[in-house]
Amino acid sequence: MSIRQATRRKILELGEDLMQKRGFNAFSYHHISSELGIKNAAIHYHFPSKESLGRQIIKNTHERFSKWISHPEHRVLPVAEQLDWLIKIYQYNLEKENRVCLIGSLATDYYTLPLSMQAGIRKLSADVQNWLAQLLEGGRQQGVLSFEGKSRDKALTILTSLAGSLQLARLLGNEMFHKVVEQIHLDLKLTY
Amino acid sequence: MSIRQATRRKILELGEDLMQKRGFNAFSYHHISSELGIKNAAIHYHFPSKESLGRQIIKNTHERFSKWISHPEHRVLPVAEQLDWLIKIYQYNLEKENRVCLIGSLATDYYTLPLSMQAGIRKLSADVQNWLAQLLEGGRQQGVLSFEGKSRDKALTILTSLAGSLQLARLLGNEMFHKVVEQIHLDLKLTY
DNA sequence: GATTTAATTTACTTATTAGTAAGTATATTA
DNA sequence: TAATATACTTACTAATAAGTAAATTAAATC
Repeated sequence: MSIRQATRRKILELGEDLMQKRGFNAFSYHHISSELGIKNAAIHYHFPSKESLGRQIIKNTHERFSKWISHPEHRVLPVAEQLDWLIKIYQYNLEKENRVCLIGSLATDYYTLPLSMQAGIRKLSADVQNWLAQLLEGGRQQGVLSFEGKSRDKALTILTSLAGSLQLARLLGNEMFHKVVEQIHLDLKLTY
Repeated sequence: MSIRQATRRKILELGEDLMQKRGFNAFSYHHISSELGIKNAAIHYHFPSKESLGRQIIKNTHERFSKWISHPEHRVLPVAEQLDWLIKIYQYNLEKENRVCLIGSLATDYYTLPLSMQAGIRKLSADVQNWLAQLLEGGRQQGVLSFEGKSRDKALTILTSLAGSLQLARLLGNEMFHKVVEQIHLDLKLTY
């Protein structure tokens, strides 16, 4: 693989960061090129259109998620630890200079996005939702957590809360994220 | 008042709508002027800068909220109905072609916003948070609802969930909003 | 070492953006 | 009805955006 594609990887990393910090419409190729010390046209070589860059960023995030949840080591972890893993992703974004999650960022931009990006982010959010619903259902059956209602609805409530708290943390301070996480735990009566 | 300021009001209405549908960076004066059948410069007459327009939209939303929560008729309503009123605001946005809430929209745009708008949206979100925390605390003391933990943390969990669900509803369908609302009610063990 | 492929720069284009200055029409008021 | 604000339009500017074509450099392969 050598040095080739190194710029491509840097573009993707920075693009992801910019999307989660500023949103898809509020970053330009110039943000990336100036940071990396290259020219705009170099980015167009790797990603002919901004849409293609956005698509790939969504794809990468989706693949990271899919690989992880299907990983043998991960699947045997206790429910509480799998939930913690999900929360750690959000916490990682919080600590990376208050990124919001990719889904939340693209959801507010949604109607301004190219159709291929809309489809990509829809698929990702559906997968996350399904995974968490299954995890909660399993946990309830095992008796390590408890909640009222359908596991799918509870999953949605938690996911929206996590996404929303990354956003509100920008306005109200980062401590509130941890309080929301604590509250989610309380609401689940989680036992470790 | 006559016909004067009618255009100004229409600009503010449309601006608010665009901010909640597309975000602050993804709408231009052209979106407004073409829709209203006027010229861009007419908007600049009423709002010299986009920042001044954005500021006023936040201010209006804040004033609507403040007026309502301090209204004598509203303050004597049962806790459950006051909570319903809050949820109805979100539902109204959902039904208005999937607007997201102003706070959520501006939170994802936050680092790209003029400082005056950042300050405005911070104040608004703090006020909403404080109001809901007090409402929940009162409700718990009255025994019409119950939850674990601090009322402030529970308020944050609910607010983030509502904001997040307007966003996720764009990706996963509007039914999920109602499910999240149902789940919030279940989690509060609310009695009417 | 020559050739081919990959990666990048230079130099553009076209479109859109917020914003301005000067002039014109429409009300309102003295 | 003349004077005066108010509410615009016309006609710009300057900046920034994404994207392209052609030339150039760097790297890998034959």
